[in-house]
Amino acid sequence: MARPRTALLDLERIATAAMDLVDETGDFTMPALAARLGVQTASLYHHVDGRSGVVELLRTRIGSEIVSAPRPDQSWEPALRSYAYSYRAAFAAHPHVVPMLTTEPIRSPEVLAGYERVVALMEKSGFPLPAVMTALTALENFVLGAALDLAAPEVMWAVPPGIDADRLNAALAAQPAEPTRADRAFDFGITVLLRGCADLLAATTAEPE
Amino acid sequence: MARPRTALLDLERIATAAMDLVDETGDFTMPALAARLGVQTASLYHHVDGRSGVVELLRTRIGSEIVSAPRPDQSWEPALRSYAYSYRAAFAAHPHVVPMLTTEPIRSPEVLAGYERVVALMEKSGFPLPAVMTALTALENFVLGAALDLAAPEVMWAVPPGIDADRLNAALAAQPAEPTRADRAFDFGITVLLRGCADLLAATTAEPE
DNA sequence: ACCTGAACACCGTTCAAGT
DNA sequence: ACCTGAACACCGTTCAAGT
Repeated sequence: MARPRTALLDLERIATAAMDLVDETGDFTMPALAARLGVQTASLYHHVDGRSGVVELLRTRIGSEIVSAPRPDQSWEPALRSYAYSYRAAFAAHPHVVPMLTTEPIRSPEVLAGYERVVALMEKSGFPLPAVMTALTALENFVLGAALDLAAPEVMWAVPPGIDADRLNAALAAQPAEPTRADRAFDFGITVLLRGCADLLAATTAEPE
Repeated sequence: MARPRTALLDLERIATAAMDLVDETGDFTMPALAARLGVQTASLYHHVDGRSGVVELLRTRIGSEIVSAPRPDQSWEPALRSYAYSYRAAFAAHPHVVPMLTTEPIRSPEVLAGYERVVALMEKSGFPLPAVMTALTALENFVLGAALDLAAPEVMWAVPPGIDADRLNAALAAQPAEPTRADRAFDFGITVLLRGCADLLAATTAEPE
């Protein structure tokens, strides 16, 4: 049963199984992943560089689900906005993966291509080049932080008993059920950050003329 | 040598050792933590609820380093701003701890007290109560995302060779060395988010009158 | 090249034994 | 109550053996 004619494993299948496992159980181990693929644990090491290699597969898999594709005729604002929303949607579909991806950014070809187009759009619109990375980084940081909020249970925002937090409790109680606190915060943050970018653009195009 | 008259361990010492270990090596294991404290691994379990208990110690330790203390005479804006900056400063001092704290928010008494005062200030200034949590959540998400950016090496933002990302590379090259990309993004994000809060306040106070 | 079975180091956790 | 030593289950990784 060693070395079948057609390989039992490939990166595609490993990535899918790992993603399913994390979605279902919140984490993965190499043995559990192998079991799900009907294979010995050691077999995984013929395809992937250990556990971190599997995490890397998850990273690129999530990256490939970020479908932004800003058309070149689009203006920077809706392009950036839809990019941020699709970014978060990809994370939202797999909340438990997000904490595994926080140490390194997603730098798959698709994501980089998306950035490339966004940068080109911003540049063409008149954004000063040194400011572009500042704005993009702020956006990316916010999206990541907001995505992490999705994984946290809502109950976590409850004030533990015995602590005197009168006004905080009132603010918590005043929240509407729909849309979610996380969703409202995301909408607010994106809107405000994009407005900040627009202000920055307006300030620079007004100055030199 | 079992059960010395004065206890060898206490939560304070465990927390400090764990923090030092993470700061130096980027992670911690129960055996390594015990070794640093000159104690058997099993001894830790008399004080702390396993590994996750140690993480909890790190969480509250970081929380206690968030010195915001907005004075009641302060207005909401500088209060929120200094809160966000001290939040990030606490994270920045221990970059490797941040990824361990992403699954649950910091809810230590000091942090909650800080939130309580901030909420009270915002309420007094006229913020609609249902909007308070939205704004605070957006701020918190951004701060967390920005803190994670501190742990990532700067090189990570380099475009891998073989990928055609002309404009992105130009934007990367156009960045000033100082202040850091992470620092600039944080300043930009906080400024813009606070301005968003101010706009929100202005809109609501203008409406009903 | 790809899968298996066995092996190893290491980690988190438990628990009886000691004071 | 608090520390030790020993033990256990489990995980990540390696490697020779097989096709």
